Amino acid sequence: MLPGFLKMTGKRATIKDIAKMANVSVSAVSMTLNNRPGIGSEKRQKIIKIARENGYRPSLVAKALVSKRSYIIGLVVNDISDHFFAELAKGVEETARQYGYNTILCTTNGNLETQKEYLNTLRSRGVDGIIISTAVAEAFHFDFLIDEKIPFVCINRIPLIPSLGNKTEYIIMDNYSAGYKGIEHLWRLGHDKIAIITGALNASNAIASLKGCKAALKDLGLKIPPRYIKEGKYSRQEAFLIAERLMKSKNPPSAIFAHDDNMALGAREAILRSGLEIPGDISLMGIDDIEIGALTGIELTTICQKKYEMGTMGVNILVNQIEKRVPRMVEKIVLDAELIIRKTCGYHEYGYKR
Amino acid sequence: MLPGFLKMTGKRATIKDIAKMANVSVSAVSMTLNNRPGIGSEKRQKIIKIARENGYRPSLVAKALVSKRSYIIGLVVNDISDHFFAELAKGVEETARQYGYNTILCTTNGNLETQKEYLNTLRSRGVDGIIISTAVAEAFHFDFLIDEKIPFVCINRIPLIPSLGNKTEYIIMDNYSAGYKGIEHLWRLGHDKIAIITGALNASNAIASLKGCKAALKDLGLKIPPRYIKEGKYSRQEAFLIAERLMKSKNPPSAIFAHDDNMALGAREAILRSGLEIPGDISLMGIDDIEIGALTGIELTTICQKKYEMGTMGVNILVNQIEKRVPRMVEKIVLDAELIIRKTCGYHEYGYKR
DNA sequence: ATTTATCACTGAAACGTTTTAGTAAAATGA
DNA sequence: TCATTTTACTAAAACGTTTCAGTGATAAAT
Repeated sequence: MLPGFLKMTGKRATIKDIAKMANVSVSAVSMTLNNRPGIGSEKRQKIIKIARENGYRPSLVAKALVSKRSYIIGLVVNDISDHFFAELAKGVEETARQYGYNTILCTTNGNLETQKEYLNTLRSRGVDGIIISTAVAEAFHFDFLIDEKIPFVCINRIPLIPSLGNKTEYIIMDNYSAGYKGIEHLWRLGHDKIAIITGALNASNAIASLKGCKAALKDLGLKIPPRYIKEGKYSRQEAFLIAERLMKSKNPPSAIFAHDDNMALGAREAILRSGLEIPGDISLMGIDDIEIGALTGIELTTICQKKYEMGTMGVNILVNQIEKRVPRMVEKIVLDAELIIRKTCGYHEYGYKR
Repeated sequence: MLPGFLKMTGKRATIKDIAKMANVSVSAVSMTLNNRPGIGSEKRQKIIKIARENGYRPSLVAKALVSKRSYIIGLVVNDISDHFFAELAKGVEETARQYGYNTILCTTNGNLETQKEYLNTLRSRGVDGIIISTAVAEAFHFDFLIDEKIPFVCINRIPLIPSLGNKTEYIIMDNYSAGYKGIEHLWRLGHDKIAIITGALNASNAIASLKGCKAALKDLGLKIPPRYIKEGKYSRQEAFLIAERLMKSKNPPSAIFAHDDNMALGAREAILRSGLEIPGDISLMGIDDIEIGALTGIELTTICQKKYEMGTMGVNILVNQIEKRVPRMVEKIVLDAELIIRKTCGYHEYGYKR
C-alpha cells in the first residue's frame, strides 16, 4: 500500500487535503465518506480511492466538536484491580465497543474528591454518558449530571436522596434480600452466633444488605450482640482485622457473613491463620460470587452478582438514553439475589438443621 | 451557588458567553483562565468571578482540536478481568491521572483484528500516546504508530521483528530467566519429569520463557519428551485440559510449570479433581504472582511480575516521550525475574535435593 | 417549449477553543 | 516634550469536521 500523503508531508491527511487531491469540495468528501446521497458515482469512487491511498481517517475530535457527540462513555469504579469492578468493566467496555463507543476508565479508590474531579473532567470531555458504580447514598455532585442532561446509569450503588431518586436509572442487586437470605441460610444450618462484616455504610448496597440481615434476625427471633456487627468497608484488610479480633474474643461467633467476597477472603485468612477450620469450626459466607471463590480449596458460599451482565445492561440502557430511539423511560432494574451454596458453611456435610 | 447561565438558557456556557457577560474579548477570558499575563487584575477578577458563577468549564474537545493534544492515552490489554491486566491498568490509570491524562480502555481478547481497529480508533481520537500489552511477535499494524510518530510503549510483550526493534520502548520481565529459574527450582527439588504449559507462542514473553526452560533443561542435562510441552495460550481453561490429559497419561509428569498463574490455577483444578495432592503427588508452579496465588490453601510458587509498577513506569516513559522534556531516548527496561517460593513445589517440606 | 422538479455539487458558517498580529493607551527614558 | 518601550487588550485566523443554503445543469412533466 502506498504511504502517500503522510510520507510526503509528514502530516496526516485532512479532509481538505483529500478534497484538493480529488479536485472536489470538502463537503463532497465529507458526504461520500459518510455515505450520504448527492455525489455521483465516479466522483465517489475517486474520492474513496484517494482517501484510502492516503490513509485518511477522520478526526474524531473535530467530529465531536461539530456534532456534539463524542462517542465516549465514562466508567467510574472504585478499584479496577478488584474482581467485581474488573468484571463489570469488561461488560461495559465490550458492549460499548459494539455500539461504537470508547470507554474512559476512571478509578476513585472510594475518594469522593477524586470522583468529583472525574465527573467534571468527563463533562468537559463531552462524554455521551456515564456509568457510575461508586455512588454514595448522599450522591455528592450528581446534580449537574441531571441539570446538564448528561445520561448516566448507576450500577450496584444508588443515591438515596429523594431529589435524585426518580430521575436516576440504575441496575442493582436486591441487596436486602441478599442479606436476608444469607442470615436465613446460616440460621437454618444451626448458627445462632452470627457475625456480620458490612460494606461501607455510606453506600446504598451496604445499607440494604445490613437491613436485610436485621430483618431476618428479627423474623427468626435471633438476637446478636452489637459487637458482632462491624463495618468492613468492603476492604479485605479491614475484614481480616475484624475477623482476627472476633476469633480472639471470649465468645467468638460460629459463623461470619461478610458482605462481599473480598472481605470474606480476608476473614478466611484470619480464621485459617488462627488455626481454625472452615466450615468445621466456623462457617463463612460472602456476596458477589467472584471467580476465586469457586476454586477448589476455597469454595466460598456466596450470593451471585451478575457483574458482567450488569455492565452490558448498563451500556444498553445508557445508549438507549443517549440515542433516544424510544420515548425515554427511566429504567430501574433490581436483580434477584441468588444463593450459591458451596462448602464454607457446611451444608454439603450436614444439610439444614432447621 | 448560583446555577447561572445553565438555568437560564439550558445550554452550558462557552467562552464566548463568559466574554459577553464580562464585556471583554474572548481572548481575554482565555488568557486569564490559562493564567497568561497581559490582563489587568480587576478584569481578571471579574472574569474569574463570572466564570465561576456560571459553572464554566472549557471544552476539552475544542482544546484538543486547536492544540493537537488530547491528554488522553490509550491502554490496550487482552482482558481486563484477568488480574494481571487489571493490576497493570490500575497502575496506568492512576499514574495517568496524576499527569492530567485520561485513559481509554481497550480490550482485545487476543483478537488481532480488534487490536487493529482499536489502534486506528485511538489514532483518530488523537490520543497522545498508547500503552500496549498485547503486542504479538510479528507486531501487526504497528508501523503507522512509528510513521505518524505516535508515542507508545510496550509492556510485557514486544514485537520481535527487526524493523521495529530499535524504535520501540518497552518494559518487560526477563522471561528467559523466569523460565530458566523455574526449571532449575523444580530440578533442584528432585524433579526429572517436568511438564511445561507455555503461553501463546505468538507472543514474545511466551517464546522467551520457553527458551529459558529449554536452556535450563539442556544445562542440567535433562531430557523431557515433547508431549510434556504444550501451548496453553495463557488460557486457564486450556491449561486445565492439558493438565487433565497429562494426569491421565501413562507416564504423568511429577511437576508442572505453567507460564502464568492463571494457567497454573487451571492445572491445579485438574490435578486436585483427579484426586492428586499438591505438592505431595505433583508439584506446580506459575509465573506472574497474582494476588490469589498467595491465599492460604493455594500458596502457589511463582515468579514475581511487578504488574502495578509496570503500569506506572509505562506511563512515566510515555509522558516523557509525549512532553519531550529531555532529549528523547529510547527506553528499554527489563525487570528481574524473582522466584517466590510458596508451597506448591514442596520446598518448605523437603528443601532442595540437589 | 416552457415550467418544474431532481440531481450533483459547492461555499460558507458553525462547533469552542488558542494564538498571533496588531492597536491604543500608559509608562518610561532622554 | 517627544520618542520609545511596555502593558492591556482585541480581532481574526486556525484546528478538522458537518451541515445548510444555494447554484447550475439535467431530467421530467405539462
